[in-house]
Amino acid sequence: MDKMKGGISNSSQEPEVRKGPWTMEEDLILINYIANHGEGVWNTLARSAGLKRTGKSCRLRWLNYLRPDVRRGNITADEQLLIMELHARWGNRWSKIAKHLPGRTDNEIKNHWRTRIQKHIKQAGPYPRQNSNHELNQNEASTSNTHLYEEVGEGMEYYLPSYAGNLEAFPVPLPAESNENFWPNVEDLWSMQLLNND
DNA sequence: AAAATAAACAACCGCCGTCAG
DNA sequence: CCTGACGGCGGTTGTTTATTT
Repeated sequence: MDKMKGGISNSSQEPEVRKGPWTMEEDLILINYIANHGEGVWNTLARSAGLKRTGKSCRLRWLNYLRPDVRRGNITADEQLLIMELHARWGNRWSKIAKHLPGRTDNEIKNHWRTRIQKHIKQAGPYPRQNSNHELNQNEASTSNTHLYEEVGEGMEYYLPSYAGNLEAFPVPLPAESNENFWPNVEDLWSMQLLNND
């Protein structure tokens, strides 16, 4: 069933820490443990729960996927708009941006940005359909100048890149969310955990 | 229909600030 | 006061899935 590549099964020692994709079993353990004990103190939690994972790994898994309030499914048009606006203000402050998108995680937003948005800004520039041909003057949207924002401080709007005014020109993926084939849904995991109380 | 390529996604890594001992 | 553990963050990489040739 699982074909995990590399890493684990090895000659002499079984690994004391697991890496790579989480299995359903591990998810269940984590969910169950947190349901009964709460979150926090991740390293301890990982040990107590019997997971062969680092605390960091557990935390990441929980925050990004298992937490009951994470929202899966495609980013909506509204969400994408908001991401673009906030990114225009704050740059790659993903966690900060994520705070304004309920149920979305910094990781997801970051991924979405890099895979779906950034390339359009780079290749098409701010005016994919309009005619005026002034080019994007390196306005930003590149990951390298993050520090520019820092000098300005938190709430200040440092710049508004030209694409911000052309949001409707960007292809927005899907209006709704299609959330079908996500193996056992987190929902399922949650219902499963009800069977396991300790 | 299969192989190649690209895109999307999940997770890890290293750095850094904070706080307890 | 110094040191180390911890957690949060952003960048990056590895793997899976979709699309194109």
